[in-house]
Amino acid sequence: MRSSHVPDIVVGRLPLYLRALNHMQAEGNEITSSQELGERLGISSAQIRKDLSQFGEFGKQGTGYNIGYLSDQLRSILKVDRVWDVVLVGVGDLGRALANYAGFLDRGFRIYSIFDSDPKKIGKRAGDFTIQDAAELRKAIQADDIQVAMLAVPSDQAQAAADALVEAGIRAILCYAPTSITTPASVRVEYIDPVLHLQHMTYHVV
Amino acid sequence: MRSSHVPDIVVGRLPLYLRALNHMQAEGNEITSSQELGERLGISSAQIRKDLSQFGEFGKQGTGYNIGYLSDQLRSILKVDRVWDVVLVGVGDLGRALANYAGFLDRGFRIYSIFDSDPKKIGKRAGDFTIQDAAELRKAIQADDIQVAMLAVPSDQAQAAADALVEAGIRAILCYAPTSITTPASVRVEYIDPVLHLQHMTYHVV
DNA sequence: TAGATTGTTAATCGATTAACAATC
DNA sequence: TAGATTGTTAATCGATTAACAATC
Repeated sequence: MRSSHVPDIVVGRLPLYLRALNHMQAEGNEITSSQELGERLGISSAQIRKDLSQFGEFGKQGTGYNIGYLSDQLRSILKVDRVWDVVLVGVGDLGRALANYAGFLDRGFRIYSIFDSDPKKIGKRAGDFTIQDAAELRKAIQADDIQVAMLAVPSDQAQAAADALVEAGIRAILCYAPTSITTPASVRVEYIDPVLHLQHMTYHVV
Repeated sequence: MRSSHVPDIVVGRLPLYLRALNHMQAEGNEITSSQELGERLGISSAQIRKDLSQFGEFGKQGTGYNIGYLSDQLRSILKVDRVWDVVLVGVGDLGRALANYAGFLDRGFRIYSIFDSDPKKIGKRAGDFTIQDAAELRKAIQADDIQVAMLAVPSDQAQAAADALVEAGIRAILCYAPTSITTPASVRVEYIDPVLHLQHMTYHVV
């Protein structure tokens, strides 16, 4: 395994490759090539080979890649060859949908506990979870050494909630609030805001 | 307004600028600078000025940008100075959350009607909507000339649903299914898959 | 062997940044 | 006017692609 420093844009494509490989495997295939993978994803085969070569040599000349083997390697590189426990903060409609979502577990993540600050919600159920008091966030995160959080609170509460997560030792936050939040450089944040995508697309629609 | 061809990566940042400007305006500010905007977003001021210069001259030397004016210009460029009607296909937990989401309207989008193919759901309510039969998709889209869709069906139904949308004349699809779908080049697709973000972040977490 | 596909190099292409004249 | 910030140019930086020797 090479690396040293791999460009972040390359790392960001690995989950995409992994997802496609999983689909191929589910279709019963054993072998694929950079070309086939590229066609499925709309990415050039050269780019896929170059990206993978940052981490090692996973293919065979003349043959291609063994899907199971390459999946395993990518899971290991991305550190999803284990299951990460995740806390969910904010149990509105979206938080509830996330709490019920069955697609996390087999891709390396499991919602471990869920929190809200609304007294009317605390103690109620959502999916398989009992909603806990957001004031207990720190204690819960530290007791179970949780490193990853999903943030689904309203925009005006996002920064305060993120501060609490950082304070508690969280290392990665997936933020669903449509706002930018500030964290120390050691805490990674990624964002999901559907409206950004919609607005990007309408630019192109005549 | 210049353009001719603006790099897509630049277009993709405009919604981010617009969102930040709206926050600034909500905070009661009237004027901002490329530097202030950049700090808020973690983007260099030079990049912001360069991006904006692709579309015109919106600032004043020595002063900066009028927030209201720049917002208006960006909304016009992104074509969200109007409201786009959107169809939602797939009313599971996520679809339901989207149907209830109040944050679309003031950013240029309105869910107009929602569809599912499950006979048990058709006719039932979700938020302010009555769930319609996905078999009626084409008729509904064409009758009301809808151009934008959100797709929240399971992965194994995503391609078929997308095909139906394309067939009906949809021009932009926001796909929540964790899979790549294929459409003609004239139909734009963007994806939201939270697990891709989580896996990207765990690479960096020690 | 002949055909296919990798991993890698070098060339190309595109995006970001630094710097500054223009000017409010 | 003096100070500040734009819009733009040129330089830098980084990412993608094309091409091919290696080899399965």
